[in-house]
Amino acid sequence: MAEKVTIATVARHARVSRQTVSNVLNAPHIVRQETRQRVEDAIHALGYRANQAARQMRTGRSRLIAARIDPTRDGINGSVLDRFLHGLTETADAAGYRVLLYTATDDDREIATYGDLLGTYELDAFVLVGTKHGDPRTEWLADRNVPFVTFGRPWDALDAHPWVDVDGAAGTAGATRHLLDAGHRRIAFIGWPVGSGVGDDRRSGWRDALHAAGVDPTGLHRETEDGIAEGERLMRDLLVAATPTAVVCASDSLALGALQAIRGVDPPVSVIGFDDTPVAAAVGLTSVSQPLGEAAARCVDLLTGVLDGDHETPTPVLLQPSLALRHTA
Amino acid sequence: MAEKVTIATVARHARVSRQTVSNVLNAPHIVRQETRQRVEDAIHALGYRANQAARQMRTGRSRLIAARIDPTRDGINGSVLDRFLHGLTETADAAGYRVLLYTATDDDREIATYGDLLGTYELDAFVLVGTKHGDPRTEWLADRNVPFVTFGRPWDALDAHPWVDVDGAAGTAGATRHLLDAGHRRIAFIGWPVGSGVGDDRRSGWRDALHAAGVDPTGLHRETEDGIAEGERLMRDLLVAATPTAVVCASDSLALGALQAIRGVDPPVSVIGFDDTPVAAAVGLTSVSQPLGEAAARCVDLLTGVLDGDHETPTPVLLQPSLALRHTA
DNA sequence: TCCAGAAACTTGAACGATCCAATCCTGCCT
DNA sequence: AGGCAGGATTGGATCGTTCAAGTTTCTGGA
Repeated sequence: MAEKVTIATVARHARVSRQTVSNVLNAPHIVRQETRQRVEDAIHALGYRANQAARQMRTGRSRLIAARIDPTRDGINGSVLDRFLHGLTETADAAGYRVLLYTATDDDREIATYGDLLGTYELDAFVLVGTKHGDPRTEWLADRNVPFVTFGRPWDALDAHPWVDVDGAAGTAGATRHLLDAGHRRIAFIGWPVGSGVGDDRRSGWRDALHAAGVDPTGLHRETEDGIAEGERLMRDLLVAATPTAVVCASDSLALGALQAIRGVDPPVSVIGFDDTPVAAAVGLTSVSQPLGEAAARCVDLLTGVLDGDHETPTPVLLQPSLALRHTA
Repeated sequence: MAEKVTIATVARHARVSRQTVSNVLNAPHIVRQETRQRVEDAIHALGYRANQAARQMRTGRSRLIAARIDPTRDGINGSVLDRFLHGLTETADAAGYRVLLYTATDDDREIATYGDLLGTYELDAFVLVGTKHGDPRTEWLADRNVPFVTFGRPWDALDAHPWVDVDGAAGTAGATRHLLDAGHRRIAFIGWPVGSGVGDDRRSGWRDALHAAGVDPTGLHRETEDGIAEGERLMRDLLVAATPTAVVCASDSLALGALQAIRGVDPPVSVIGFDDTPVAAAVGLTSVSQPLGEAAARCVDLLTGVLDGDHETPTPVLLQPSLALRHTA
């Protein structure tokens, strides 16, 4: 078993004091070039790595970021989180942070977990995926001055915390324009019940795009909980009640249901989903694609900004989605 | 800003020494009942939480487990990892451990990351998902006596490390028997190239089930890299060359391709996939389902066994998959 | 009543880093 | 040569916990 390499070992090896080694690591500019080189050589030769626990004890910073991993809900949109987490881990790593996972079944438990993570692990920050109206979690964190970013804008606009989001309205608007350009006029929308921030946002893009083109959207939209079966049901309803020639959906799940409903219908009805999930790619569904890797990267940017003592409130980031064209539209 | 609550605060409050508080936390049985109660009350009243960094410094244990999060490869099988990670986080949490994520693009970098994580964060253990013949990662970890578990058995059988796996052969055998029971005799198999442990395992289940039923599998199998397009290509080939009435696939990706190849074929060809991914559920594909939550739980069990000083090599765990019946078979 | 031995509890040291304040150089000016 | 400013370097204290080695209190048997 090799001797443990500490900052003192490096100091002895480089014939300097512990503090100088520490300075080389944390404030290289105040160390003379020659000394710095000698210390860096020693660090390299000995394979020294700063012990995070000891550092944390002095500084109170853990260089750890927490993110929640959900049970895959409907199984389709789960992969969005998957891709986001991957991007988060990668970017955080590059910035010198690590990602810690946690789970929670409801808001109360999640908040209890915050307390635990902050108390025992001294987490530096949280990344929350998804926010809702009157989210108690953001309030709790903000009250305690815990740094955090949300992937998903704050729908209440009460408190301004750093956030990154993808412009859902722009996504559905783009999808709708794509259909308009293809000559469609009766373009329907299947979305989520009014009151969900994300759902309302996505619906507004569709509506605005139609208005801008001088098309009346009346009677062409339906709302429901997310799910394949629901998508199928509402699409069947739309087919008889409104005879659309195309439909934009708030999720790939709904779009997949719609696809099943239009099987065999002639002329074929165009379908566009949202999220560009693996399922969409698999079945050839055109879908609005979110730049998840970039979203994760911007989350880390915002956090490091806050953590590294940037006192001004960082500017929120709104990213533009793109349309992944496949054969359903 | 409230005063920081340390073990000393609790000690003062309960009129005992620091060490006694520590004992209540780590070795309750050596503290008198009455004293213990007093300390526990103080802990509760003050909202004390043990500082992990300080504890780690003394004990060298971080109560952190590392798991790798991959970029979603083909986009379909990614959700397997997703579900596994969720289970891992949940079970680890219950056992008092937290899950730390890392990424790596190749084996060398991954091993470098091990060094980094061990050196700076003093990780307690690693969970590796997927193993291959001559895996350099398991060798590296084993050489350094780093505790780890693999989800996926060691295919070389050289070194015995703790592992959890799902019996792939049993899965494909079950799928094959299901088809045999339905009256099929010409049951094909589309799998991965010979040499991949997982692929060979899954193929053997199909072959053995056919043999057991007295059916000759000659000419009924094909091998390729994973992917929807490949599945479709090989299925077309099988249709003309071997006229199967059913096919078992090594993955949902391949099965999805096969589904596309048989569209319109009459009488319909039955298809069974592997992994029970969201895509399978979405398109109604019958698929072999792995108990991922349980697999994750058993991984944690094995690890805590090793970490909590259980010196005997733990018994590997082989879990049985089930068949998620849908309308393709 | 006394004492040995066990049980319960306490004190000082240590883990490995950073912070703080003091000291040592070094070059420059007089 | 001496003084001085300023940067470079150093030693001691400290973070919150557990370990090791005491010290006190309790228990029961002679």
